Order: sequence, then structure tokens, then C-alpha cells
Amino acid sequence: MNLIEDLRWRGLIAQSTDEKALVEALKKPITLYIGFDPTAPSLHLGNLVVLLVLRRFQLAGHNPIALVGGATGLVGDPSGRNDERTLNSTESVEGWVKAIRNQVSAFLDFDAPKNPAVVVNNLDWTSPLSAIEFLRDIGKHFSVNQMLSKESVAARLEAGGISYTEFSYQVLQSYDFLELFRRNNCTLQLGGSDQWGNIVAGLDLIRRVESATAHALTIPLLAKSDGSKFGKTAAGSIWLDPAMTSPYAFFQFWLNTEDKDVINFLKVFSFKSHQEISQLEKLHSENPGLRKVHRELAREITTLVHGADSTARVEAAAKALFGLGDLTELDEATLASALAELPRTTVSKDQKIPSWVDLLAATGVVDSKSAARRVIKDGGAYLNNIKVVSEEYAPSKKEFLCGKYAILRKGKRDLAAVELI
RNA sequence: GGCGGGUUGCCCGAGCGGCCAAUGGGAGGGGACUGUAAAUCCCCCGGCUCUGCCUUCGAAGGUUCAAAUCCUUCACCCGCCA
Repeated sequence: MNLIEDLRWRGLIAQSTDEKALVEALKKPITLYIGFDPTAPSLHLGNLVVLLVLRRFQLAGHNPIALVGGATGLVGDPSGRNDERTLNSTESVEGWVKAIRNQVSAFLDFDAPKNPAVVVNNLDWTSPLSAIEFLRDIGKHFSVNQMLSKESVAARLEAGGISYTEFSYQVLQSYDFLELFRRNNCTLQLGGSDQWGNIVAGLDLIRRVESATAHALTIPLLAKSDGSKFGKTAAGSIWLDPAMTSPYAFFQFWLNTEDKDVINFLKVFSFKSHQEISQLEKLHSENPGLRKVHRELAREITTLVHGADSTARVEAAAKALFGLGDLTELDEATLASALAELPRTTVSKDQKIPSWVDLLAATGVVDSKSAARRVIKDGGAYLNNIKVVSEEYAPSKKEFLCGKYAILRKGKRDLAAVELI
């Protein structure tokens, strides 16, 4: 099974240029790239899907380039948006470039003897360019008519407008592809399916300027089986940065995958072989309640993103906290490390212990004191696994496990810790 | 440039002087059932020093005992005419 067939089996192909030509080209190592614009301090799971496809290409012997859009990030991609972006400050974009460069690097192999990965920043070749050069050398190759017909632009014209800045985005991205073609002989660009228009614009530019053919491959935007957006929770996106989404929350996210999605996600995110996956699929259909596959998925992806140590800690924490056993039986070391993974708040020993409402709000398991009251009233607030229905209740020091920890729970699985210090 | 319609809570969308923190749906939260699933059913869903108070209905002013609802100006959107 060749790479393209594998990707198709995993549901990772949305659209491509002439597939026969692409398959033919892939028989020899080629150079390919994916761009990530710094629009936040971290990548999220949607980015991870695409990034892992780049990794699959590297594993198959191709030369991966990860482009961080220090330039394009300053401009803003109109794709998939129906309103104008607010420009981010150059300082924040600069900071995000650094962060994302680091993140991306963790998923690629820079020491591969034959096909080491490369990370580039498009600011390197766009910033020296003068406006006149840009207009004469690049802009001349673009037809506004075609630019207007691009889905991303057309949608915005329909929805109420687009600035010249965002309108120009596709030209910048095309130029990136051209530049990488020239510098690295890069002949394939990967991207999310919303990038198709931008990528194809790059192909056109390469054809016009270099009389050469390059390829495009897009990856579907991942959705859940019920059609809802993947990778979002009530709290927002799932980020790769452990400071933004804790490894514990990250692991839990995967563990809580719906049955219907679990195999699909395994195909998309894991590097397991087809045999392994079909075995797991069998296991899953025989007894979904065991959630072996969920666990396997959570374990693999958390390890991939946060490392084996982190995963082990987090899994142990979940086991301790969700175990059927009595929380009071946990020894202090286990308890401490489990709670280290949770959102927490501290209370000074010589301070009066705050009321139940205040404690819940302080940890952040609820958004406000009103929300805390609601949850308490609904019977969804637990202290050390015991339901507490009084808003005014102030836990006594005796109730702190091992004399220093209290475990707060909202609903079935939303946990937080209070530490007495 | 002229005329008309619109801008409501996370989203969609009612309300069109007091009974409005504002109908309904979706999303979200809690409970029951389960497997830390799904589906289903029930409840909740602006904030707070919570029998009350405060802030919300594009923005700013104004009328009124009282405005999301009326008036004025501004901004943006959508139609029709130039």
C-alpha cells in the first residue's frame, strides 16, 4: 500500500491535483511543505492533524518543510472566516512564531540522515521585498478576476466585504510556494481543505514563472460523527501547549471520545499499523464498554504530544481519582501527584476555609459564584466524592485528605484540587 | 447620492413603552440511566454582598414616573432606485 492509499484509508485526503501524477512523483523522495500561521500562542488539535500528515510523509522518506507564517500571520488568511480579522500586533506574532516553531519541531525528525526536516519562516523572504518589487514581480502574475472567484474571497464579498490586506493573502501564500520551489525544489503543498484555493494559486504561480508543475493535497477538516466541530470543548480549543491545555485535560479529552469516533480518530492521529487498528476495531465492537481503544488512543496521542512520562503521570492520576476505591485510602504521594495534574487553588492554613461556593469558584471548575450555586443546587458538586448541597458549607481542616488536600468535583468528571498550605 | 429594512444574551431568533434579565430553538452545565460513551428523559442556563441590587438588547445623547421598545445623531449590514 503506498502512502496515498494509506492516507486515503485514514480518511486524510480531501482533494488533490492529478493523483496519478502525484503517486508517480512520490515514488522518489520529494520535498513538501505545510504552513502554519501564528494566530495564537499554540497550535491546536486541528493543526495537529495536518502536522501529523507531514510526519507521515517524512516517515515515508520525503523531505518535510514546516513553514511558520511570520509574514502571513501578520496579514491574516480570509479562508473559512466570514468577517475581517483583527490584526495582531507584530510583537505578539513574533512571540507566537517562536512558540509554534518549537511545537512544530517536536513532531519532525531533524536528524534523519537522508531527509531531515526543515523549519522556515516566510518573513525571511517577504520582509526584504519592496512593495514595488512585490507588485511588479509577483502581483503581475495574478488576475484579479481569478482572485475574486476564490471561495475564500467570494464568500467574504458575499458576507459584507474584505480588506485589501486579506485579499492579498493568497498572493503571499503563493509566493511562499514559489520561493520554496526555488530554494528547496519543493513540489508539494499540503494543507487543510480550506487551503485549497491558496495552494492552487501557488501552483499557478509556479507554472507561470517557472514553467514547472507542482502538486497539491488537502486534508479534510476533521469533524465528529454528529457533524459538530472536532477539538472544541466548552472551555475552548484543545491546545498542544501544556500551559494552555493541561496534559491531564488533554488525556481526558481523548478518553472521552464518543464510541462512534474512536476508530476514526485512531486512523487520523495514531501511527499504528492497519493490522493493529483493525484488531482494536474488533475489540471495540465486541465490547465498547471496556473502552480499551479509547485508552489506547488517549495514551498514544498524549505520549506523542506530551511525552511518555507526562502520560504515565496523568494516567495514574486519572486512575487514582476515578478509581472505585475510597479517596481517603490514597497515600499522600499518589494523591499529591494526581492532584498536581488538576486545576487547583490554595488556602492558607491559618486562614478561615472559604465556603463551598467560594471554593468551587476559586478553582475555576465553574465560571462564577452563581454557576457554583447552580451546580450545588442541582446536586452536582462533590467534595472528596461526597455530594455537598449546602452553599454555605465550609469544610473543616479534618476533611482535607492527608491533612492538606481536598478534591472538588463538578458533575461526573470535572475535577479540581484545593491545597492547604 | 436617495428611499426602505435591519443591528437583541455563546449562536440563531422573538419582543416593539410598564407584567422583560427579556418567548422559542441550538450549544453549554447538572441529574437519572450507563461505561469518566451515545441516545433518551428531567432540571438549569447574565452577575453579585441574592426575598434584593447591579449590568445587558450596535454606539452616544434625549423624551417619559417608566425604554430592548419612542425621538435625534453616528457606525455597520441588507434590499430597491440613481
